[in-house]
Amino acid sequence: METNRHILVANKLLVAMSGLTRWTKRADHYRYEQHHYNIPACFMAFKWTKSRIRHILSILAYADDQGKIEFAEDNTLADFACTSVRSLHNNLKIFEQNGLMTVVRHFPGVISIQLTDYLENYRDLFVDGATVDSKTGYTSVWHGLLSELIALDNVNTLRLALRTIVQVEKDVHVQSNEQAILTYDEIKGFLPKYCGHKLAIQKMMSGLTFLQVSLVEDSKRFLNMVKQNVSLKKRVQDVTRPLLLEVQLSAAQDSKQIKEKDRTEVQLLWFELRKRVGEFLDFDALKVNRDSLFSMSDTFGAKTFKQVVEELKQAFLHHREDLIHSSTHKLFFEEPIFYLHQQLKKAQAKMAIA
DNA sequence: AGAGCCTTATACGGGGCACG
DNA sequence: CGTGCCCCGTATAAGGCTCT
Repeated sequence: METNRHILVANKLLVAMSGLTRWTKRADHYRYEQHHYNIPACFMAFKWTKSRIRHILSILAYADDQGKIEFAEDNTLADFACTSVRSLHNNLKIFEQNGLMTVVRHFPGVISIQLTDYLENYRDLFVDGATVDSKTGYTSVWHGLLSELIALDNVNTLRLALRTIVQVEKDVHVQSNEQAILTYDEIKGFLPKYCGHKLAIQKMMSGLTFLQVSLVEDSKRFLNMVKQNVSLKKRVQDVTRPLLLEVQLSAAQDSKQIKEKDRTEVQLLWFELRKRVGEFLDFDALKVNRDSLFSMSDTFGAKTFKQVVEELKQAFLHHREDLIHSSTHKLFFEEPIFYLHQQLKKAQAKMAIA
C-alpha cells in the first residue's frame, strides 16, 4: 500500500487540530475561529492529542479521492503514524463515535475506513450543481513533509507546524507573497499558555527543519510591514508588541513547487514522445489531454512517468508501426490512459522495492 | 481477536512566584 | 506586565491481564 504523493487537507481541519485561538475579540467585532473557518462540530467534540493528529494525518495519507481506505493493515497505519496499534484502535473508536468516519473491521488486523462527508469536511469542497466551491481552502502537503510532521514528538511543535503550513498556503500559494507571516500574538493564541514565550516559540520553530524562519523584532520594520499589508493589518491586534515571524517552506518540501515541476516535466516527456513517434502513427488520436497528464503527474511523479515513457519509446523504435499489433502494447492504442496508469503503478511498485 | 479494565511511565497543562 | 522557572496534579500512550 502506497501513500498519496500529495496529501490534501482542509485548512479548517489543520486549524482545528492545531487548536483554536483564545483570541476572540477583534478591534470592532468578535471573531471565533470555529465560525470563521466553518469548522464542523465533529472536529471540536474531543481533544486533539498527538496520536489523534498523527492518526488523522496518516489516514489522509492513505485515503483515496473519495475519502476511502480499503483493506488496510492496522499495523501499517500505526507504524506510519509512529504509534502503537492499540492507540490506533482507541482513537478509531473516538473518531467513529464522533462521526468523523466509519470503520469496518474485516478480520483481525485488517480494516476499511470511510471518512464521513469527505469532500465537505476533509477537503472543504462544496458541490453545488456543476460548480465546486471551497470556503476556507485546503492545503496540499508533500508526503515527505507529512512524514516529518508525524515524526515530531512534541505536540506543541506539531501544532505550530500545522498552523505554519496553513499560513504558507494562504500567504505564499494563494496570495503570492514571498513569505508567510505569523505574529507572536497569533501563535500565543492557539498554543497553551505555558509555552507561549518567545524563546519557547523560537526553539520550536528551529526544530522545524523544513522551514526557513526569520524573526522580525525591529519595530520600524514591523510597522512598515503592517502598513503595506492590508490582511496583516487586520490580523495584528496589538501594535505595541512588534514581533513576527517570516516563514518559507523549503523548496524540496513544498507540495506546490514539486507539483508544478513534475507537471512541466511530464508534459515535456509526453511531447518528446509524440515528436519521436509521430512518423509511425497519429499520436493525437490517442486523445491524452493535459488534465489527464497532470493527474498522472500528481499521482505518480515525473520520475516514474519518465520510466514508462522511456519503455514506450524503446518499444516504438524497435517495432515501429507494427507496435499497434503487438499484444503487450495493444492496450496503449485502445485505452492509452488506462494503459499508462497500469504501467505507472507497476513502475512505482518496482521503484519502491529498489 | 477484541473489548474492557487496570497499570504505569511520561508528557502535558496550568498555577504560582520571583525577577527585571 | 511580560518572562523565566519550578512544581505537581492529571491526561495520555501503550502495555498487561482477563473474559467472552
